[in-house]
Amino acid sequence: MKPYVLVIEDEDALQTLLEYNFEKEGYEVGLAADGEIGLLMAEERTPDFIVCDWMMPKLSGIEVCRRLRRKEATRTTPIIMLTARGEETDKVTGLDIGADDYIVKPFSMPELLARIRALLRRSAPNLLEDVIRHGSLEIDIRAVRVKRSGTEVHLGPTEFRLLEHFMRSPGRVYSREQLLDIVWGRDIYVEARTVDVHIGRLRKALKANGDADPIRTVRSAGYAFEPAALS
Amino acid sequence: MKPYVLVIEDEDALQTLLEYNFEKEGYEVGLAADGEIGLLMAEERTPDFIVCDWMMPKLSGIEVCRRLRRKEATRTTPIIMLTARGEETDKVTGLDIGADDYIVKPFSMPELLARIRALLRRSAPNLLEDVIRHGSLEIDIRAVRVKRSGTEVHLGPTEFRLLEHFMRSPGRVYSREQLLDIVWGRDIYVEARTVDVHIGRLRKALKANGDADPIRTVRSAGYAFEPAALS
DNA sequence: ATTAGCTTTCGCAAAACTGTCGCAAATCTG
DNA sequence: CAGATTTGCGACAGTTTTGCGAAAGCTAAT
Repeated sequence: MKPYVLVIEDEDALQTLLEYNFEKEGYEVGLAADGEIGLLMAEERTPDFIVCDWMMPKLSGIEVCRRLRRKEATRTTPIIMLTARGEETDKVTGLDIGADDYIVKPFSMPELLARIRALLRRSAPNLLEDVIRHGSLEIDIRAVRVKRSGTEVHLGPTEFRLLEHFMRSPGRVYSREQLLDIVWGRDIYVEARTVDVHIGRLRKALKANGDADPIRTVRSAGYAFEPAALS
Repeated sequence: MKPYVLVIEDEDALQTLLEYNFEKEGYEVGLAADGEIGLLMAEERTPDFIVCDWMMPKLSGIEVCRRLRRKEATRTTPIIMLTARGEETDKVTGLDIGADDYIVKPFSMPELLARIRALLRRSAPNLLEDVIRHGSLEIDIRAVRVKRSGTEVHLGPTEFRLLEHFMRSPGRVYSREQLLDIVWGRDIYVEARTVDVHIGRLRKALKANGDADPIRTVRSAGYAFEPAALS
């Protein structure tokens, strides 16, 4: 379930920039070249949030905002306004109208993305991905997916939980017994050496494309996940 | 995984001081000059703990605290308040509001750092590293790693425990018998001279890059770890 | 009931580590 | 200074611990 973003922006270059960055962030993007198209698109499929330019031909950002707020479906959808420097005085108006945040052009993409995350966390926390990244490895807890160097890797349930645990506490060494407790669950009777087999499978899966092995064996102590080994 | 600290402090000098010391302690530091910025930053990236001044322009520390507690992400984040002498009476209020600890200005940096460690130990123990350093030598107990002059050194299990013991009680001389007791375990039957061999191996590993030998032989008495020898 | 997808256990070979020896070098002792 | 101790060190045989392929078990869905 990727969040669906509606971008209402008439300037071509900016549109492309936003599209590129949003997709990289993991959002699904809808593009509208002006306010009218934007409203139509918002009606067809309710966005999870909207990024809208302030100054636009036909309908101004204010007006778009006002109309979006009038419709039931988009009454509470977070809206971020893009304003040019100098229009800052309109800030109050913008927020009054019902925009949730605004950002002044030229803006830094990381900042915009951060503000959007903040808004989403509030309005639709379950849409936000829950991923842990270390170098070329990333694991999405909610989606139950693992990627190595961009390509998806398939893991069995046990390997997945094993990796999740490792990535949550990188560097530290865990004994087979501890891993059994944590990953398999307490009071479960399984041979300690079984852990080896799963470590082996996890390694094999993660090394599939020729990447480095992120798991370190510590003789007579256990295993550890090495984030440093991942560039 | 460094802990991320958010410092909310309007006074420039103090801000710099805190930043310097926190970074030295191994934290990642975010600086906010007032409460509003602080709240925004806390939203963008949830800190592992927060240090917040009591008296500040715009939002007071109390108010910042209250608002942080209202947001899901920071509901349980440890907060330490910095108060000036004389405001101590407000202590109760502060802790009521939801601060976890407070410290009176002027404070001693070691004490502040110690309190923070205590809070972190409680709230996010897996973020705290567990390393012992002496000069160019460092041993990480939990990760089971040893570094000399920055480069990793590999030790066998016995050598590792031997070094751990030495680094925990530097300077002191231990007889072979004591070392057997401590490192090998009581009631184990091993030739005393075996200790020599492991000391030898440990030395060899630690001297690999041409560094000085940190272990001193005390004829007819035993061995000692010499932190002084490490610059 | 059968199959597909995981888990668990087993067993062996490879790799890593340990404990002893023996001798040479270093250090004491008288 | 010579003899007695004590330590450093290379070698090696014996153990432990791991990696890995394969077989046997489970379980939930077809």
